[in-house]
Amino acid sequence: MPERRTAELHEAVRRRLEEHNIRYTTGRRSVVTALVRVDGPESTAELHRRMRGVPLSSLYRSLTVLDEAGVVEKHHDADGLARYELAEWLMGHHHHVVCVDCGTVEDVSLSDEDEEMIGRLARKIADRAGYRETGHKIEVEGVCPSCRHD
Amino acid sequence: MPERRTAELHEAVRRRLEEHNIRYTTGRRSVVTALVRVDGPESTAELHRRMRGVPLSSLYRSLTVLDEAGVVEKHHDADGLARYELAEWLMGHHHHVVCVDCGTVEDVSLSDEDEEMIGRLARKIADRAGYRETGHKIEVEGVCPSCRHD
DNA sequence: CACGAAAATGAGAATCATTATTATTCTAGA
DNA sequence: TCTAGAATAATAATGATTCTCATTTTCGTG
Repeated sequence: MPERRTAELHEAVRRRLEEHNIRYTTGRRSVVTALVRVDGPESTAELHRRMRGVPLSSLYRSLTVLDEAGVVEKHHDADGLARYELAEWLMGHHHHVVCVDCGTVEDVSLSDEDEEMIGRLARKIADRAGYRETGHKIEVEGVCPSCRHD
Repeated sequence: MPERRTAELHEAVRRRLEEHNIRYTTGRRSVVTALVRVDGPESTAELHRRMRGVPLSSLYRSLTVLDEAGVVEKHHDADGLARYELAEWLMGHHHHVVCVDCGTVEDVSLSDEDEEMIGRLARKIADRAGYRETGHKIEVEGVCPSCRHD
């Protein structure tokens, strides 16, 4: 991740938090920094491991604040544990591949045509149930390169 | 849900459990019965409410056993709480619409052509990350009929 | 620069869904 | 009927997440 991009990203986050009257403190900044480095939703346990010295309670609170401000998005893995990633407006629209073996999640982007196709299908699914669609994603399960041995 | 179909379903479950040397007891049967009635993954809390008199610990154990035998599938909602539904080989392949407001989940089926299209996209996503695909689903978010007031 | 108010932090306690334990009850087969 | 193994129910334990509150930091203002 280029440094210039990272700086711009922090600036964008700062502005976003400003709109919500929330301070962009060093603690919150370090959470965002940790999330920039990974290429998929990361568990709180792993984030805590990476951020030595940060109390778990503070990490949780920072993530909650950032989630409410729309800076990060909260997901849950197969065990129901929380996983966080930077929001789509920061990282771009993408989908997830989940390894059924080790549980890691990776981001994948598709072409505009493929995205359009998924969008149409998602809208069709929503319509069929009488819902007004607000978002969608494809969750793909598979065996990751380091777990497959065929 | 026609009674004949329900009887066939119970019979199919019984055979499945038999293969795993697991008894199809009345407790487990009542869990399956409760799951037949709903049209989407149901929370354990709601299932427990519907099955008056069944201890929570027994419900959890039954769900675990049925999950291990492949009779039910476990999901997690936006809060990370467990939700269960009958497995795809019993209910057919389908997708979920989640109400962003009240959290209810509903099943939706698509045409064979649309499913094929999703399958192709899912495989493309898996390939791009070097994964061997084992499954996929579209998660659609929206506002359900009873929550929308436009 | 100093002050005061509001916000943020850290340490630990509390919560709550889920899982483990264990004693009791049930079931299938001899 | 008797017995061994399976299933159940009640309860305790676990563990991720949230809450509390005392302390610290930040920001605006004089």
